[in-house]
Amino acid sequence: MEPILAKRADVLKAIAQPTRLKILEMLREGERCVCEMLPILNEEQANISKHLSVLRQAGIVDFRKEGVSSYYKIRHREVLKILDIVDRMVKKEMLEALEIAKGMGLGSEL
Amino acid sequence: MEPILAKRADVLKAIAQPTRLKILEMLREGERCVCEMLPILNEEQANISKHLSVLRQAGIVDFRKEGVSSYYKIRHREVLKILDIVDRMVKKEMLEALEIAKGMGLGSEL
DNA sequence: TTATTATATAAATATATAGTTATATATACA
DNA sequence: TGTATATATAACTATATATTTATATAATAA
Repeated sequence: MEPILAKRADVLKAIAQPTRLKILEMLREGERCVCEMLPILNEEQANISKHLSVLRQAGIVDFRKEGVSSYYKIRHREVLKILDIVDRMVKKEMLEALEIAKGMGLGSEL
Repeated sequence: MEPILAKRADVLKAIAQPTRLKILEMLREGERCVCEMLPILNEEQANISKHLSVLRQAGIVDFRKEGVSSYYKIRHREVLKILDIVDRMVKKEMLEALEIAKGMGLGSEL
């Protein structure tokens, strides 16, 4: 197996998880403190910390410490383009499913 | 968790695997028969079949049967844009790692 | 110095995914 | 009809990932 395929898979795997997608969306507008993410994500602190470490290890985010706080930001902004594309794909799929449902005479129920 | 986040994660998870990435690259130029993929991928037939079913279930590929053969093709071409972006990201990372190595005086050994 | 706060890490468990082997199905062909 | 071929599915095992609970670390505040 070409090693570059494995690397590509690793990057994709790192973002292919709902909580991590949400974290990346939060980082869209720039750097954020973990302390800001925690209340919004409402999951165990340890769990978020591990998700952040997955993103770090995959080279998707950078972070720095300031005092007792950690600040994360997106390293390669291209990753946001991926999120946009996936979003469009999913919405297109959902629309198609809706059209099919309508075609089956379920229009009035939707 | 917003259900759309889960759907996005599902699409990404479906492509985040080396063999499946390779399959998608093979489908880049158009429809392909499973019989063409098998010799190139050289993995267990059952394994490939399962990878194809993962791609199908995620709505990434379409397939049709013709006689005893199955033909797969990419459903939403946007997925290829994702592959391109990831490829660029990985290559950029590799270049950066190379620059760092050079900066450490390892230039002559590379 | 002790206590508090923010975050990370470790260990244990639960769950999901991948790979292997065996088998099923469905078409084509003798 | 029986046999061969292409592909899919099932059952099992191995491995990876996610979640939870407990603990460590390091900075600040009292």
